Amino acid sequence: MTEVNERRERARADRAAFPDGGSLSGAQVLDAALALIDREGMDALSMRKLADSLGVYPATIYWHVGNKNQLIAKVCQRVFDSIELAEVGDVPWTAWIRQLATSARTVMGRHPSLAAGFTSTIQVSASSLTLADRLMQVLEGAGFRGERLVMVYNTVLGTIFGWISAEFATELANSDSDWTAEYAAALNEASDEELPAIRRNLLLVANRVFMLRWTSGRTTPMEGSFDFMVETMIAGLERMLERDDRPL
Amino acid sequence: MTEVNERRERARADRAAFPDGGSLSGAQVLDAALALIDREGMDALSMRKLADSLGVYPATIYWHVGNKNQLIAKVCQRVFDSIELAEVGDVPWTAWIRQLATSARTVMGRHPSLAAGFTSTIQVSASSLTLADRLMQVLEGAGFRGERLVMVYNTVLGTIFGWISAEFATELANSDSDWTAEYAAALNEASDEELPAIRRNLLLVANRVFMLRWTSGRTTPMEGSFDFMVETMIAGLERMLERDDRPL
DNA sequence: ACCTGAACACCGTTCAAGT
DNA sequence: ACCTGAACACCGTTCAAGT
Repeated sequence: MTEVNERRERARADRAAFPDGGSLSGAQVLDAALALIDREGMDALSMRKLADSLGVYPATIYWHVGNKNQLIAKVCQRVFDSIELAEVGDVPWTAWIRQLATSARTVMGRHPSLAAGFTSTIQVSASSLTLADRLMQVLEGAGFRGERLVMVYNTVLGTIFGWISAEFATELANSDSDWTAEYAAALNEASDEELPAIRRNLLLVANRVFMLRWTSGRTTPMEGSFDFMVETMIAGLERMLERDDRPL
Repeated sequence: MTEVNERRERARADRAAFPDGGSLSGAQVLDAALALIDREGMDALSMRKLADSLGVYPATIYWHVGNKNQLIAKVCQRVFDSIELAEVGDVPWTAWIRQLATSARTVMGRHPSLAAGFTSTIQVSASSLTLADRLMQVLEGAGFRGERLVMVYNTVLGTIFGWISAEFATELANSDSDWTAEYAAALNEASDEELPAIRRNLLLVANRVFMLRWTSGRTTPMEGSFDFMVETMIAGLERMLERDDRPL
């Protein structure tokens, strides 16, 4: 308890060194929250710890950012804003989507704890509306219209952001001790009769594919598969476009 | 407080009517947890509420299922187990994947609150290993081998499960009152210069596409787009297979 | 084996009061 | 406008003790 007070005092001193002489800004709160999330994970984020790290009482956080849900939404926003889009018209639609995909994954990969729940947290904002509009422009440019445009748009965003959140998700059960050992054991017990394909490809897939890995994308990225997925989706869309060209 | 005791008493009475005379089984705990999640949402799940709903003290839950993370993992497992796979070899690989996709979405759609965080929670189990193995068999049968097999496998699972969790995710900010109004306002303020594509397609996309909807997949499903996404992925994989057939 | 009863440390949120 | 200090209701988890 005095320990907490000491930490608070130190943080307060740091804060006093700021240009404006110690008054907290909303941006500082968001930065501190993101730092805390990156350092200790999403589950460890609490309003009280965050307040402590800023040398301030919990209620102060509420004054700046509203409640915890809003705090998280704003942090996600901040990260989301740094996704870089190509100018519409500068590149072919396929290249534009590739750029969106790789930038989104790079940005979210810097904050894996956030990425896991990211899809739940997308909030309306200038930059999310901008992304939506640009993507729609690009897809219109490619020739998609009406109901088809809706489906293609959803396909692009759903696969890209859905994948990213799946890749960086942590396994809950991981919090337990010998989870890894248990997993490896289960995999090795895979018999030729029951799990022949896993057995055949064990070295190839162990800890490298969904449902057969015991570390998340944080420690074992799946960049190759992600890129392949994006290429597959684009190839699929091209084929859809060809089919669409024919008279129905 | 007496209110809680009353509820506990009633639940205990219900429990006493069970075949074995009132002793709690692990399965009963999981069923009650899933019911609570479906009824009040993931955030409302607490060990104490769950205990109350079973007419039991919190510590009893710990005896049956370990801690909260393990509880959630087991509940996910239970839902996951009801995904139905086609027999390998009974249908072409494309149909097999289609079946996996629609069954997975149907099953998860029955428990949207769970679906949102589902990717974080997949645990090793008999049925998840089985799914992994069958999918690998199917993809081998289609002609994918080695590193290519890894990427295709990840593409299939990453897009299907990633999408589903994105579709059924709730918007956090939704907990606030006039979120919808705010959103609609932001969309209507979309000017022709800043957001031309959204403006052009407003009626088409409003509340129907990712990042431009204010209700989640629970109330506004995106089945059409999901099916299209699956077809796109399959078409893309077919093209990848053709490319692969040519000498590199 | 299964459950009680109570405790511990922690949490989100609110609110009057200070400056 | 910005922050303190304290309070309220709730939470996950543990543990000795009961049967």
